[in-house]
Amino acid sequence: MEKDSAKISMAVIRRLPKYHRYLKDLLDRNITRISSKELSKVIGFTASQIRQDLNNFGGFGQQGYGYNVDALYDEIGKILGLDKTYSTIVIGAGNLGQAIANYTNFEKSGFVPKAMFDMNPKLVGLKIRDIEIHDIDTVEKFIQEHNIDIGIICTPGPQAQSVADRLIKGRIKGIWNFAPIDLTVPDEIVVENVHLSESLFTLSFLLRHNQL
Amino acid sequence: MEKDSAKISMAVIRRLPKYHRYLKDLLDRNITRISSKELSKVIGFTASQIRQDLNNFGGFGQQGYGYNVDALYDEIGKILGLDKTYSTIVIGAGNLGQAIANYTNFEKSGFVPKAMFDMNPKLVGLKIRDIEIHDIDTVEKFIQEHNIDIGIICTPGPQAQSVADRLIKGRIKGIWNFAPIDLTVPDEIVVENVHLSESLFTLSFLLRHNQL
DNA sequence: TAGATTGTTAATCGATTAACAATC
DNA sequence: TAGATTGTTAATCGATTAACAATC
Repeated sequence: MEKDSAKISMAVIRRLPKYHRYLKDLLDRNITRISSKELSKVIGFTASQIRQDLNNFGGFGQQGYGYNVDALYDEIGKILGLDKTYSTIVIGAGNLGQAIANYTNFEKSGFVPKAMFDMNPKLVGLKIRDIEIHDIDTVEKFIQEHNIDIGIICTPGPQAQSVADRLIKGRIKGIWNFAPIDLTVPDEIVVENVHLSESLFTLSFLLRHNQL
Repeated sequence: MEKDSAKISMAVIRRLPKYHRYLKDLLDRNITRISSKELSKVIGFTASQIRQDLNNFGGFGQQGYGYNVDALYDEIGKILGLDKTYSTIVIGAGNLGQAIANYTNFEKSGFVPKAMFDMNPKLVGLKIRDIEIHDIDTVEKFIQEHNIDIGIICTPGPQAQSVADRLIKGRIKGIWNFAPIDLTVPDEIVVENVHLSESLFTLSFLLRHNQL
């Protein structure tokens, strides 16, 4: 069904979660079919772009009819890998790490936090929900023994690269990085950054250059 | 000095914080000058792109010499509006809201949290650091009386639009939105989204389509 | 069948990269 | 001055939009 995914551009990939979210909304409103033109109105992409995007992955529509919302939602979920579950760990048990570990919506989507890690001995042994905070020195072993897929780095910048190195030693598959640095990792490790200050500074730029 | 900012593309704008961050690193390493070619090596953009980007805002370099790191860092800081301070409020005093309010790095960059707001009466009156949690019903008044620039929405999705409406009534200038929806706002209001699940789903896609 | 709407090719637009004259 | 490197124009590349034949 799916064409060679190596050719899918990041621009397309980053739109997929938005399709997924809006299709869920439509489902919740009991809308069972939608044309690219109607979808364009709610999601804000052009109808042409919507058809182009979807056709990277297969012909999900039907001429004269449009798309079946339920089926398309499922397909995009599969494309995003949301039909699988992932084991995650959170490194850095400060405010942000705790917030992420507590955010049950991720778990509902299949991203299950198995443990947290911190270097602060005062935090080790504590639990956030059911999730225990372990000593950072045990992280490589934990990843291997529990087959962890994703490491979520919530440490300050200066620790982040050495944490990433440990995760990689433990054979992590992907890293969700909240630390304000660009990690150096081998090609086979996937990194997705959430650079909060870059986002805030962008807002600052737009405020300053908006009207005046 | 600055050319018409209306023409600056979002692609360029989103690279500016990264220049700012890397120039800070260089400064900290006591590097006083750098060519676009050297900067290209550390930051990962092409030298050509670096020169193009910077020349959107002015000729900061010098032929045969390169760029003065200190001066360029300052210039980009100004372009980003980081020479000013901003008053912020956080709406939604859950884990994420508290984490954001607690994150002192933003304050160091000039984004000063003045208050938090929540609809839960049990939270109203509590303090995070020095920041008091107020009743959400008082938010419009607070914005006007304290001249708040930025509202940071950390509520669940379903409340986010009505919170945004209140912020706009209070004459907020910009919104940093962590709720998983796309807000509807008037043209003059700047919105910057941090859609965490979109980021996580992107990571999921990349994991699934990586090797295999 | 006639109307609607897709899938897909072609045209356009915008962003990135290359090249080089200007100049420090 | 000679060498280095910018600022900027031109060329290329990629992404978006438009158009339309295919077809449900």
